[in-house]
Amino acid sequence: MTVVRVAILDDHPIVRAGLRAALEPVVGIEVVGDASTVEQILHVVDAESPDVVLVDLHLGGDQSGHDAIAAIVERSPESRMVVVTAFDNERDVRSALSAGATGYVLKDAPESELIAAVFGAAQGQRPLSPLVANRLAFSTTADPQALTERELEVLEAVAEGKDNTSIARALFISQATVKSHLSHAFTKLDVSTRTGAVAEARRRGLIR
Amino acid sequence: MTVVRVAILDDHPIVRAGLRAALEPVVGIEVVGDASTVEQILHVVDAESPDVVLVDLHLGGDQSGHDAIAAIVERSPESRMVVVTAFDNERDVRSALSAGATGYVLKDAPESELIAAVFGAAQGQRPLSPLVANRLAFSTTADPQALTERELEVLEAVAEGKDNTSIARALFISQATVKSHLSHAFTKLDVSTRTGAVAEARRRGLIR
DNA sequence: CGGCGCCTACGACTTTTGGATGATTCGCGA
DNA sequence: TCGCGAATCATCCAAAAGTCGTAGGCGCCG
Repeated sequence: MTVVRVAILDDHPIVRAGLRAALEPVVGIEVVGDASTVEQILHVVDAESPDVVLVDLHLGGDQSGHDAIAAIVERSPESRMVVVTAFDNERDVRSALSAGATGYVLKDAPESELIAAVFGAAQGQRPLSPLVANRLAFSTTADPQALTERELEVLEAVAEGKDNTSIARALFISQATVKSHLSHAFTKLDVSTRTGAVAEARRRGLIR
Repeated sequence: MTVVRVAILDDHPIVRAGLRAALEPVVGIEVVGDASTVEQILHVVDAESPDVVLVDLHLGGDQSGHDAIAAIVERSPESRMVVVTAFDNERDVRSALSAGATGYVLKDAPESELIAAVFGAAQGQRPLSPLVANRLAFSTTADPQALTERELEVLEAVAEGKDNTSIARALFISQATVKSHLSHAFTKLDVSTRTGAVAEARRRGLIR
């Protein structure tokens, strides 16, 4: 039986240590390297060609795990990526998976789940934390409540503190249209104010 | 030389493993227990009377590290608390310190800093991550732009999407007062709308 | 003691939002 | 081709938000 070679990308030394500590004692898993930046992980990937790369989506600074996933896919398409992150908003999950990640495990999951995910990913499965899988299953059925692209654009502008007039200017539409989009978004999000919409959208991970 | 007995409170198994992995090999440190909930950590504290308790401020569910700190202070005043958390907004730091924490270490700090913090706390020092200490030093110099406690409270409610009326009810004050606090906050943050204030406060790390 | 800053509160006024409704255009899929 | 959802815009009305000035009570500090 082959050993699964794992690399770790996370900006928190303590979390890296935790992942190592969880995986290294496991027979059949070998941690071949870790990194705290996208740069570093690419070197590791180049040097080690790991079977599985654990990726934290929320790296420090302005780096994003998404970038890392995309970059790794390009360099080493045979490496499987498993996202290991603290939060589980739908936007992150979807974009990570579509960027090429094969699995998604929450940091508050038990270690056994992590280990299972590593083996699963190495075998070509798509291990998802139950919570994540659940919500994903619910929403893949063409959620009629999904916000349209335009509604999201407007909402993002609202989240930046813009008023309807400046949003209208920024998007080259009239205030009436801005209000129209917002009203629709309110209905879908089941709120009645712009700040409420921002809070709810943020909770759902629709906007950052 | 006495051994420093350490307990760990964090809802993420992987982070707990990381903290253990970082501390256990250190001569002079003994990890006597860990916990993922406030309940559990209190049992550990009762049973072990650790010298130092590492506390994550952002526990899962509705639990807060602040509660844990307050509860531990009450049960075991001789235990030193060190906050170990990922994000470092000023509010969290201040309230944690005033609740009784003696130190504050960021999760993206190197392990050496964590170890130093444990020993420091055990010896009665107040170990703070450089970043944290820095901002704290800056802001203690009576920043005239600093939001007052009340203004922050109102702003946080706004960030949750509440309108002035429900904020007034929640804080047992009148809408007029809510508006007053918000107006002051707007001036200090140099914005003119509530959503703008939330965005700006979030940028500055004043609210989560 | 005497400010000074914070929290509280009111009222009147202006601006911004949100709701209801309706209409037009466009593209996409049954 | 017909219909539907998305995007666009308009109007009117009601409600919420924001501005400004004013002011009392309170605690802290020199």
